[in-house]
Amino acid sequence: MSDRTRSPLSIPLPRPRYGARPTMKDVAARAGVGLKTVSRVVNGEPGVTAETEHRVQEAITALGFRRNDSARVLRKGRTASIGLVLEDLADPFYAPLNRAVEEVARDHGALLINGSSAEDPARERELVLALCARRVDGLVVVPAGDDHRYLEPETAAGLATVFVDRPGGLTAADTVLSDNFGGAREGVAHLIAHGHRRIGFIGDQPRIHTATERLRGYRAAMAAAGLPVDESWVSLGPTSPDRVRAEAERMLTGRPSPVTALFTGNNRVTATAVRVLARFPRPVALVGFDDLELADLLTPAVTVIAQDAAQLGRTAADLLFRRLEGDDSAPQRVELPTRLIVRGSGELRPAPGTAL
Amino acid sequence: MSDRTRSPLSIPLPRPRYGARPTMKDVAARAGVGLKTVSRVVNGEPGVTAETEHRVQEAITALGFRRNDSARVLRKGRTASIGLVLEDLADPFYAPLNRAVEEVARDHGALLINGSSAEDPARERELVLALCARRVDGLVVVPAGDDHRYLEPETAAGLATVFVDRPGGLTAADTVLSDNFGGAREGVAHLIAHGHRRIGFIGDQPRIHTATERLRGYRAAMAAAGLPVDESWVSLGPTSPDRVRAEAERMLTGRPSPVTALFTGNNRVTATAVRVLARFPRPVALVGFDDLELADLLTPAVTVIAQDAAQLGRTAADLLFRRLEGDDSAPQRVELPTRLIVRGSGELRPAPGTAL
DNA sequence: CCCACTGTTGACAACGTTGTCCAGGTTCTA
DNA sequence: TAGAACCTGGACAACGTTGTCAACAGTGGG
Repeated sequence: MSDRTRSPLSIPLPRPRYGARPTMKDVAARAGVGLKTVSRVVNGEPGVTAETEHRVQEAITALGFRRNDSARVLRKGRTASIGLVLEDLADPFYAPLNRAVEEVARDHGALLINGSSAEDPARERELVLALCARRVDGLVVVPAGDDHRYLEPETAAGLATVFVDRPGGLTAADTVLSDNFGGAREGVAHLIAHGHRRIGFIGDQPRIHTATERLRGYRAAMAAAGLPVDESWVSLGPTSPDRVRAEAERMLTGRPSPVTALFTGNNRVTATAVRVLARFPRPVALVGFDDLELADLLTPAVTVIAQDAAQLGRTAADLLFRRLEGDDSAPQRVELPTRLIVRGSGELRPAPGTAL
Repeated sequence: MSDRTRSPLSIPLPRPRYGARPTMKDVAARAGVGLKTVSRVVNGEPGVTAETEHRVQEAITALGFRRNDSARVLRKGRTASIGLVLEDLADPFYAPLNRAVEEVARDHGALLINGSSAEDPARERELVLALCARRVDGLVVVPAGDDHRYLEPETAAGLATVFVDRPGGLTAADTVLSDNFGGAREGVAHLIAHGHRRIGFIGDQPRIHTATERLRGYRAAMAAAGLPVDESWVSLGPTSPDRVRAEAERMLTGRPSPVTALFTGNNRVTATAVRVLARFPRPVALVGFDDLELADLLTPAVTVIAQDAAQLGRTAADLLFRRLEGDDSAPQRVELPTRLIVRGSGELRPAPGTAL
């Protein structure tokens, strides 16, 4: 039939109504006032005498009434909730981003609905559309795909969208990125400055914008130093430990020109590379994109290009709420700087023979 | 022009209605059919001819219609969303739990709304009640406080609640815990088996259930070995690096009986302790509760009592959905086993003088 | 030809809330 | 004392969807 996305509510569930919830009508009846008066009390609107308010409050607590925000949302048109779609909630890089967005949402009295796309564009789409159906006021998205035309009806209807970490496929949306190109270039330049000439690059899949940007930074740094790049030193692909391990070992043992240093394209790759290097007979310098917890305590300590994931999230969410508050200036593209954190790897244990 | 702005939900926000969203009514008008027919098509209900369905589908895509789930929720009484409240979304221990709950929710066609309580009972309550107002179908809570009577009206109305990681203050709710007592006892026993007699315990604040359970495990292991516990070896309190550092240093240098080993009560404490020990002149054994990423690569590698955070989340969410599907058996209390992961610390570098 | 039946379709009420508007009553002003 | 201005409170109609039920056309049997 059609490619109708699976609708959450279409899952058949029994509806055990232990007891119907009290509504404003019930409260009104018990307090002996009109419906609207209850509404006024609940919302702290003026125009209710202290005595009436007291009666209503009493009825509310007696009945255990709690306003039904679904009805409220329907009536008001705003949900006071925003959506966040990212790759993996559990990834140490995205978790702080998630938290930062939540914090900003909280400051604005909004709730956060979120989900993981698992780097699958179809799943991203499904999630985003589910959020749209819930009529979230705004959306922060770490895009998995690059075609977001399906969002156009939504944005036309007033949905605010901010892409973060990677650009999305909607020119009309704000975007918050790290300086992936510059960061990678700086990291590779750091290795070059310490005498390395043959440097391997292991990154994420080429369809991911950050992966290609970082690779671009790697090439720029090499070119700036006048160093040739053997294509066997470059590998983009899935970040599964198996692949990364294989690629790292291949580059480290490659004939005729094994690399003396590695630049790793994100936190997962770096973690695997550290494991490989820990058992490797020859010292190899390593600089990684993304900081790791306890990276300072590893042997050797890992030099990294750190992104501020929380700041990415905060900036994106701030931007989103500014839009929700009415800012309709041209879409922005914010680029946050990265920071080189030198921790010894690269200079404490540089490859002994710096030649070639 | 007059209806350009509308009032907000909780905070005053202008409401720029770029264009009103099309509703089923609009779709029906365009397709030249009745409202209910559109509803049928949208929900895949039977009883619509292929020809009519086609006309409706066409109108839907032409108008960019998307069903408003708020209205649907109001009508149906179920939101197909669940809430998750935990301490900190960004904590490496809770992030996988979050992800696991999301995954289960997704399998059940539900969305996940979540928030961090920041270990503040008032904030937890605020969050939980906001979720109740949204009429989430169920709630997974890592309790910050121990009084959850405020939830009683909700559970009476059919809200399913599962506490995870720590027991909550509602006897009627399911609870999923790790074997904190047994895990800590095993970890401390491991240290004792390697000759340690003076072992320090640094844990989280005493009002947190897991902290006291783990301390109980520590005492049990010491008692089982017939070892006395000097109260200067025990410290419960905030897990801020400053405090942990100070306590660790105090125990390590204490007169007349410095500890030769430390048992740390959770991942944050362990991380700080590792930093302290890395600079400490004397080798000190360390076993920590909770695994750390890259813990195997630290020097010395850290032996841990690992909890499966994802499994905690999965179990809790499974339990929740079983309740939502009608299971009304007696509340369960599930206790998941922990796993001792021996990584060298404790035996590779035992305190040299094992005496006293 | 009528009747019962099936299959398709739409009119209408409800879900629980808030915005609009108007009815009373009270107090202040002229 | 009339009139205006204000305060309090309630009736009612939306918001967009789905459940109920009835209308209607077409079909086959008697």
